[in-house]
Amino acid sequence: MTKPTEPANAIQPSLEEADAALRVFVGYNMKRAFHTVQGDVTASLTPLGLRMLTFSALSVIVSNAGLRQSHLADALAIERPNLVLLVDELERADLITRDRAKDDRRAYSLNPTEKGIALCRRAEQTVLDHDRRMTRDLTPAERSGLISALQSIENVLNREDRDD
Amino acid sequence: MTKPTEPANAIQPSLEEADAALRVFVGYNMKRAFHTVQGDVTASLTPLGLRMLTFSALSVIVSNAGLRQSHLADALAIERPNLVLLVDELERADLITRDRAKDDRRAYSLNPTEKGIALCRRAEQTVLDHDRRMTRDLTPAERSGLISALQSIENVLNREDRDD
DNA sequence: TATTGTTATACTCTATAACTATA
DNA sequence: TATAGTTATAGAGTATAACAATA
Repeated sequence: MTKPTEPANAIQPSLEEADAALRVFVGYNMKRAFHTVQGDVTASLTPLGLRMLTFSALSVIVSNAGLRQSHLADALAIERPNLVLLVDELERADLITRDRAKDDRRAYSLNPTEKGIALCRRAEQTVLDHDRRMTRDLTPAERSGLISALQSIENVLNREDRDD
Repeated sequence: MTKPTEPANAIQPSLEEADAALRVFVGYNMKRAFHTVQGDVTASLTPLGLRMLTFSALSVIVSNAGLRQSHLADALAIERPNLVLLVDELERADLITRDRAKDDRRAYSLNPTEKGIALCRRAEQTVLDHDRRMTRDLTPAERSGLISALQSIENVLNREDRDD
């Protein structure tokens, strides 16, 4: 029964189901769904000159005016060096300003411009619309269950990592 | 009320909640959860010499012996060029063989070796264990609800993209 | 002409190490 | 010494365009 060491020219199962064995894993389904979502959200945001990551950064700055780059990095769970070009990009687009913190001349205080706030509102609407479309086959309960399940997984793994 | 154009040295909200505005979006929660999961699964697979992507490819080949590279690309939803080095890697590790298809000398038939099959079984167990751990705060119903919600989103977006 | 696999190339996101200027 | 931001660099994962061999 177990002799597939030799080349086989097997009957191809339906190509749409060739990954059936992987579909039992939550992680694989997350990867597939996220990949699709990211591409789609990025396409929605392109007309606004944003990507998923720049939108996220802008949104956090708008909601937390005055925060420092290192705080932004913590909020987005990315490393500080990766923020430099990202913040440069937002600054160059006049969406935020980088102001020296009064109490600590090493640090920057990140603040949205009027233009940044306006664009953020539009982008939030765009992403919200997209979110609604992509979850349109889900009931409200299923949608909120999805969010809390994702957060549960994130929390369980972060707790595990911290306890190492 | 809307005058945050000037630098603010705002009171920092709890840093853990600085992304609260983004948490309402399914896509953002997917991104955060997936990023954590991918890092964690990769760490689990490293002792076996695999990553999430190489595991996925190996698993599809084991479950569909004889399939072609282009079919593998379709199954994993990645572009053909990106498979070349991936398949090279699996071949070099003696996990699969690349055999010329008898009926089409342009194509390769991908087949797992005994070693590849054995490693795949071990890796599947590893990923399954990881999946169970990370969903341990979910009920079975919540876990299967999560999987079907992710698939629903993937399907909705793919349907939309096809109808463009 | 169309398709299979390939090469070359590039872009996005992420990570680590080491530097600078402050503290 | 330690911290904030930076530079340099590297490694995954993905994408497109163009090519050779074959259909």
